[in-house]
Amino acid sequence: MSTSASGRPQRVDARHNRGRILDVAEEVFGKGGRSASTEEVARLAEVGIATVFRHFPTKAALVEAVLVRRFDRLREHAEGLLGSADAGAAFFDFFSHLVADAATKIAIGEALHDLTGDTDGDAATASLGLRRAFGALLRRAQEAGAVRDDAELPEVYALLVATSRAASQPHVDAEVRARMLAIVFDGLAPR
Amino acid sequence: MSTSASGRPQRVDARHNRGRILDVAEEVFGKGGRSASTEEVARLAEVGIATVFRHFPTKAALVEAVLVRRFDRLREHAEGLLGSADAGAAFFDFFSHLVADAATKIAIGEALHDLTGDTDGDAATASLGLRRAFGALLRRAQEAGAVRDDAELPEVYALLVATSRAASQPHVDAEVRARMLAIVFDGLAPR
DNA sequence: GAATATATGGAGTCATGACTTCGGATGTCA
DNA sequence: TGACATCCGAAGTCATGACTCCATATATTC
Repeated sequence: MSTSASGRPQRVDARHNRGRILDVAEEVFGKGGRSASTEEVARLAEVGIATVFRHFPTKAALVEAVLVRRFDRLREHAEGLLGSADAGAAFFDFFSHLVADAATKIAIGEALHDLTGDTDGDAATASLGLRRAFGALLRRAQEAGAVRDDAELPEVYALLVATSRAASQPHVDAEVRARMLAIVFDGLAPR
Repeated sequence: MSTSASGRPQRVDARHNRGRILDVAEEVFGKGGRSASTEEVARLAEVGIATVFRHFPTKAALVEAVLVRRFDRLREHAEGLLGSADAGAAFFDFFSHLVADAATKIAIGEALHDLTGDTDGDAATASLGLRRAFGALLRRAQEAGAVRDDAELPEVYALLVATSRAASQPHVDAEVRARMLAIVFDGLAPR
């Protein structure tokens, strides 16, 4: 990724621009969803449109790169929590964190929604990795008696995706989001 | 609506086409979301594209007409349940019904998401009417002791929208949906 | 600091989809 | 059944946004 196909190292300005484009794209797609235009990304990154397409051959590839980075970070976060002492808190904290995160990242919610079940592409792979890590958190919380035993990953993950998307509704503020999560968490408590 | 602006009654072929276009549009936008093309609506309705635009001046107007009709039906359904004896069952049945309904109507879920909070436009008005009727169902269920008292409409409605959208995920089948709802409903039960 | 491969940006092209125009068809009413 | 307003579909126009070309600029190497 840091060297061109010919084996020679990428020029520093090129590497710098690539990172900048990724950062801006995360911001732009986070705010406007996938339908935000590539031109806006270029404008805010202060590069020409051609530069964007040189680094990412298609818009889909750019979106995918953004999602992979974000999913990987979330997965790392989840995996980090696997070592924590309180398995219940780890599970619920991560759930809350992801929902709050998605609240400002429309594209993430969209992608979680659309990609779940897909198997092709790097973003789908990263999404699956996140789902697996979340599944491990869930299992540990269940073994610790913090989450009901009869809840299985598909429905819990569906709830995670659902509440994430709901959180990006314009008028769902932090308070409503917290109360919504409180209801879901009560539903996940052991019977 | 059944007469033209000049006061003369609409020709029967025109009225017939209008209804047919609405039906097909509900199907097409339900399946593909708002981004489905007007041309496909025309093709499946077996009319020319111009006919669609004659009846609905813009694509947005067509989508709005579809949504108004659907929201109104849902609201009527909710209002009908206000008379039922079991207030708890009425609330949960309507919740389940709307989620199952949205599972096959992507545009409905999108609209519920986007319109909530809006105040302009007929679809927003219809959406608000649905929300009000749902609020009445909720209050009655709370008074009957079937739903926890501290749950307020904003978060419960957000949950309704959230689970509706989740239900339209490709791999969320009826079983997963039912288990997801079971968790939410347990969370809504009195403490 | 000169040579050269690499990177850049702005002006294109092209496809898509919303919307319009207009000659012809059809329901309606006397 | 004839006159006519209304309605129709096919072939347009136009704007948007993804993607490309090429002359210029800059990093890197010796």
